[in-house]
Amino acid sequence: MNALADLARLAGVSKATASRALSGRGYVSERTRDLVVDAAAQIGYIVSPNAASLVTGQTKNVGVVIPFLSGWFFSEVLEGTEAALLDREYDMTIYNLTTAAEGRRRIFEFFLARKRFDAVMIIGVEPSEREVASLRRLGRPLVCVGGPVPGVHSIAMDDTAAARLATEHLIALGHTRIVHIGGSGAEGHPGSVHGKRFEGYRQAMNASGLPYQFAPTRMSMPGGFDAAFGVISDPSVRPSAIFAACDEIALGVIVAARQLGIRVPADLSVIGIDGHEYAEMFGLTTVEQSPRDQGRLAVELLMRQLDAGQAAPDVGQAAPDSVSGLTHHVVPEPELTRIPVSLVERSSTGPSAGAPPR
Amino acid sequence: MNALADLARLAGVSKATASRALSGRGYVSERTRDLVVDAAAQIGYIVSPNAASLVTGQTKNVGVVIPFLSGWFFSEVLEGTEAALLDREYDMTIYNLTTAAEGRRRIFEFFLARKRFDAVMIIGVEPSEREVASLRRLGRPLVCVGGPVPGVHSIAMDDTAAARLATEHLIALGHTRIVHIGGSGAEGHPGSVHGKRFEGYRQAMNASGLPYQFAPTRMSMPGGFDAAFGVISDPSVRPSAIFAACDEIALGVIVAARQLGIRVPADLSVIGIDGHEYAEMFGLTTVEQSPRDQGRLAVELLMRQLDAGQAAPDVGQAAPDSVSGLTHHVVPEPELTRIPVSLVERSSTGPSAGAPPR
DNA sequence: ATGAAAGCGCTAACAC
DNA sequence: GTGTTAGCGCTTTCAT
Repeated sequence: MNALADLARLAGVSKATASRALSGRGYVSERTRDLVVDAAAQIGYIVSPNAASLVTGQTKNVGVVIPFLSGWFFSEVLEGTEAALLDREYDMTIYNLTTAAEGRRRIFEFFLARKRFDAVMIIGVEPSEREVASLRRLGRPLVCVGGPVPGVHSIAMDDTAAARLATEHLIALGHTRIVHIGGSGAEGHPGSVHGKRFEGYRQAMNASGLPYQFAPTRMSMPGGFDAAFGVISDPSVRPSAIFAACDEIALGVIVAARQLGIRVPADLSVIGIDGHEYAEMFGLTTVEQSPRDQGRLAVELLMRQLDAGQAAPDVGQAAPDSVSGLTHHVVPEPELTRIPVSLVERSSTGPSAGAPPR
Repeated sequence: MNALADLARLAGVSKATASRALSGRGYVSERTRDLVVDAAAQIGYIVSPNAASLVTGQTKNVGVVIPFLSGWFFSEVLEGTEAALLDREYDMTIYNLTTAAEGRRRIFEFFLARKRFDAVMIIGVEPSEREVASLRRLGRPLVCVGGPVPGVHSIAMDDTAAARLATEHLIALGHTRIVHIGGSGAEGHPGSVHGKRFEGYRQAMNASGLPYQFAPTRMSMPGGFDAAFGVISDPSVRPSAIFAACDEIALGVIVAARQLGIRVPADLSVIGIDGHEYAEMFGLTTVEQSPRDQGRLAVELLMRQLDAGQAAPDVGQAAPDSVSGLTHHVVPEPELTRIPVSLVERSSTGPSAGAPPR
């Protein structure tokens, strides 16, 4: 009747044995397994993931919630995630949060609620409390990249520290007029990535007794480009350095500067954050975090939770650290994994390094 | 026992009725439906997509095969696709082709073979014949964006024509020394996107009796940046115009030019292809195609095939055009939908338009 | 080490 | 219009 039955008949065994031979769980003699595997190859048998999921409850799929599909940071995290997932034979299904509140609600309350995955990863999402609750209610391992999100196992760089690092670097270089070009609303939104980067900048400026100045824009190349004109076109008030909230903004600023005949870094120092591969190629000084590795690491953490048979950590039920794997339902305290950051200084002139191709 | 049974009991109906009330198929009195829907809301019932898929054979999911997650064109197509899919309550699972041949094979022969989707979309993929065959064997509707791929329903711009259009524009402007910076291997790879763009350039140059010159690089901003130095740094042999194979290359070229003190477009005209939103913001002249709309359109076509209960068109079995929907297994000839292109000329100086923010 | 049988949670005939 | 029944294609006790 069904494919497995055909396969079993061809191999001369029962469906149960055929299933065991292919899935690898349960005892099957080596000889029998070979028989089944050969037969499967012969007729091109492939298990129905649906039927298998129905009985095992495992989907071999992870859901990824992300606010943008474009954007350097996001696409690199996604690439790292996808590669790591494929290595483990997992599918990746993407839920792209729209800016529309209604669409966003639908993702959390309809799409995610269907639970077509064994685990969930949220990237660069700032979920509301209600959203965190609904994520938790899924009862699936959950990891957040680009957080931290309270109560959720997160992996992220310390945005404030990174911004401080970048700003201090410029100060150490002797700059005193340093403007920050960052994400709109950074001042009033201390929990967001751009809010924290603004805060780190402010802290460093304050610590040195320097006045700070913020220019808001979109977190993108054109954003940096547009904003730069307002900041650097007037020579009489031009800063000597700019701290951009991300590499994309930084590059936009550099393009604008060059267009205005301002030499970088001779007349204007620019520093970004993210460590995107493009930053390296354009000789942009930046604070590095590796998006691709963060995706890989996130998958690693998800898989660990999956292997341990754990669901998402449930606040208030956390077990003491000392408890090993033997207790029932040992749920780890939501952990925060910090991505190490390092400042990478580059010449910011000429192509990457050495002679350009051809 | 199972959730549906609980729901049915609570609503005081049978499982079958509850199922009908929620899925909308089959007759249910209005009153009963309300009863069931209320009960469902009360206990937070959500159907198990797995169980439903097992019996209906529908997954409400489409698989997307794509070579890059980064890249302007790709992420925009993906965004359009995802949005259109969500509108229809479909999930989107991504299969990111790696450059490694082994990984690529695994996608086609393992991941896709699992058929965890109702339809497949390939974006910017140049499948081998073997791969096309395996896609077809899936027996699912199939659409290709960025083709055309022989025998597959494709939607794409005419790359050769677009390149000709761009080149002719430069020629009409009076340029005679026009260099093409495009994807490596374009000369020997006439079927690929960059191969066709090179070809269109060559045709236009030939038609005007102008010599053509090609500089290969990566299809990315840093690619354009690096290659530009080899092409424009020597003033004695500098071309007066550059036709870049994509907007990303074009922007890289512009950055390099500005760094070398070459004014764009005064000293050097640059034109790209793709019509990315960034191109507009940077004032880049380009040949427009709308990646986001292509994603949306592709979903539209997939859904049409799904609604018609058709599988992927099977070459050699195509039915005559005149046959309406009544015959068995009417399979349409693989069709090619051409995306209209239009050249958008921009000043290429200053920010987008008007004053920059703040 | 293998087979028989009982479901996983739902939908689709079919009878009423 | 609604309930009953029979599976969808697998995995997994439980015997053997």
